[in-house]
Amino acid sequence: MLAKPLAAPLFSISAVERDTGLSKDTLRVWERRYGFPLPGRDANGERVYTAEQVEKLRAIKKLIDRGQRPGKLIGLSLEELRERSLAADAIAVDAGAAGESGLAEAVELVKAHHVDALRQMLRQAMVQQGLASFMLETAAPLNGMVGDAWMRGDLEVFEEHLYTEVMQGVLRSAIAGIPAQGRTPRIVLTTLPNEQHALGLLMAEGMFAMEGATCISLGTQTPVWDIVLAAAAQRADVVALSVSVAFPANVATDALADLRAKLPAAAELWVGGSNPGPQRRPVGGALVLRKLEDIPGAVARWRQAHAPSTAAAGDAAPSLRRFRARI
Amino acid sequence: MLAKPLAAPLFSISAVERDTGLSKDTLRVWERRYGFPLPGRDANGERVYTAEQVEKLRAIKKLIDRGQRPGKLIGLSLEELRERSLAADAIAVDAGAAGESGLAEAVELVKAHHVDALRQMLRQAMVQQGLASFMLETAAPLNGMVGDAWMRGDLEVFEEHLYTEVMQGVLRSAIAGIPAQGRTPRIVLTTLPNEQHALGLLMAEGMFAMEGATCISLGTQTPVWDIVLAAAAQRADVVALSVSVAFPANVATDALADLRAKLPAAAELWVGGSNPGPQRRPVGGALVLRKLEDIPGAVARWRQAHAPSTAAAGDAAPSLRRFRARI
DNA sequence: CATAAGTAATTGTCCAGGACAAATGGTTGA
DNA sequence: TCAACCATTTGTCCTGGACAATTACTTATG
Repeated sequence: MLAKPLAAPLFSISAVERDTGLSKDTLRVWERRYGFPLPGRDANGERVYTAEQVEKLRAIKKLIDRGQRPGKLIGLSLEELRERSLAADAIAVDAGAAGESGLAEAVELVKAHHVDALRQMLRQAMVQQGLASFMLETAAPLNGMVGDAWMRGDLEVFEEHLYTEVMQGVLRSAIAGIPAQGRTPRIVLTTLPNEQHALGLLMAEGMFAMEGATCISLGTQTPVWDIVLAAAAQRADVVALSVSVAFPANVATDALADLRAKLPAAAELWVGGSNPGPQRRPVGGALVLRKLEDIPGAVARWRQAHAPSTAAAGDAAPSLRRFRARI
Repeated sequence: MLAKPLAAPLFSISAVERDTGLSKDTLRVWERRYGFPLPGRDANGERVYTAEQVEKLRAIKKLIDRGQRPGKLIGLSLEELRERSLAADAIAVDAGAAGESGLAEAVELVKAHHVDALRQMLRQAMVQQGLASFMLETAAPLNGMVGDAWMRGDLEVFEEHLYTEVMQGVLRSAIAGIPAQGRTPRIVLTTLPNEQHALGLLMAEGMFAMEGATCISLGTQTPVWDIVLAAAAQRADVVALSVSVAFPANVATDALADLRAKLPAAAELWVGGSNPGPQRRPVGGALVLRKLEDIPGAVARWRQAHAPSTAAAGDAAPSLRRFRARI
């Protein structure tokens, strides 16, 4: 349609919506109310955002997701926003400092684009630590560090892609090596539509597989209705969703409530990932797994509750009730 | 937000957007133009859709995704819409009869949701045939059949997801097993933004790896600008893109021209996949690889043209000129 | 002094209805 | 058979108003 004249990438309003998680309506109303962002217009009178604007919007969104308010943030410069981010990250930074175990080195490899070295390092770490602690102590924190670095603008998009691809390869081949035990629960795994982050899902699959559960992964981005169909077709005991920070929290909450309502009552809904939505306001009837470490316990609990000797199929054992706050 | 009165489940416009994949704007404009759906209004004057309306919308959307047009569909009843779905399936049976090589059987496994059986069958086929012919004779045609079946509505979205996930696992572990030879050309692989089809990309990666080329995959959906950055950072000799049928042809053509203009002249641009755009109107300066089978030849040609003894770095050898129609 | 209740400001989503470009379908001429 | 043209269809974007849900602040009360 239009050949871009040069290296200044511009964004349409829908591109910005996709990149920031802020709805078109919100973007327009901010412009009206706060005077930011003030995009240019193309020949057709449609909004055209610059990369800087998008970056600032992303920084603002990140802080909003942590509970701060738009009105107070919009006036700040990108630097001031980053400061606030870092202040809020204080805890995360601590964790980063604690990671003396070569994690920082791995991030450096990403920045230096040493793909092979990174892959080798990760494989080696996995062999040394075993899959379980590799995921818990290496993959999960590394994901967090890479995600933070990307948020901070420390990493280019393609560098994050490189990392994701390498880590995905390492995790997938590891998971493929876990012997299928075919035990219950049967777990259908996926992410919500527009949620592209596959690594959280893969790690969850790995954890479940190590517990001997039967995993059926649908990959990323399954429409709610198809999750329901898949759960029925696979006679799933559990539907497990991974929801990343990047995903709009309120959309997640709504979609989860919707999904819960459509799933058969006998199927449980487990939600993992770093998204603040489900963590702050748990959806009724969904079990929130804050960390990968919670997975073995959840599986054990499920098995205890569904032990063939004690409970008949269909009614949840009392011990589980605590974890399912009905609306 | 709103507690549902159990008897008649009603849907807000955002719930319908989630469930059907039709945007709020589209829902409103259909109402204005076609008089369907005509939702009720709540106390606040906001649209309230019934479950029947949502179901019909979903049926319509499914047919639209297969290429039918809204205007022709909206007048039909739910039963008539279902008929059309089934009518399209009739052809599917024919096509199924053609595949004698066990491929039809694989598709049946997908429809029956026998994930484990499918995985086992694919792995076995790969061991028997070897990676090369597995990809050419099994994976590639199977992809086509699954894609066709999905287009026809023969497969649900989640069934296509299941297939993709299983095949991806099989291919990835196979590719991981190819010893890295580290030879030239260095190839950066990815897909364009909004192009989610990962299987074509993986198969291309496998083919390249078997030729001993150095593959750096960015995964799917890399923005054009980041492809350029990645190519520079990796000192790529070739950028290889996979563009599926599902991808809008003209968008592909534009994006490719854009990419070609931004890439350094020394880097070649190779385009594969089943998309008709590049095949019909080749982008200047891009080499179109119609089939996976073309890959070994392309690599061989590149090596011949860049043989260290004959040509200095930077200028393409004459034998290559034929494949690069400059604008 | 703390807590509850009420008021004010903030903020996201929805609405109407106009406009327009991209995509599609059909027609004509080479 | 193919290319070029015109008409129609269709999704997205626009403006600017409205309102309910949330959050922050103030005041009355134990």
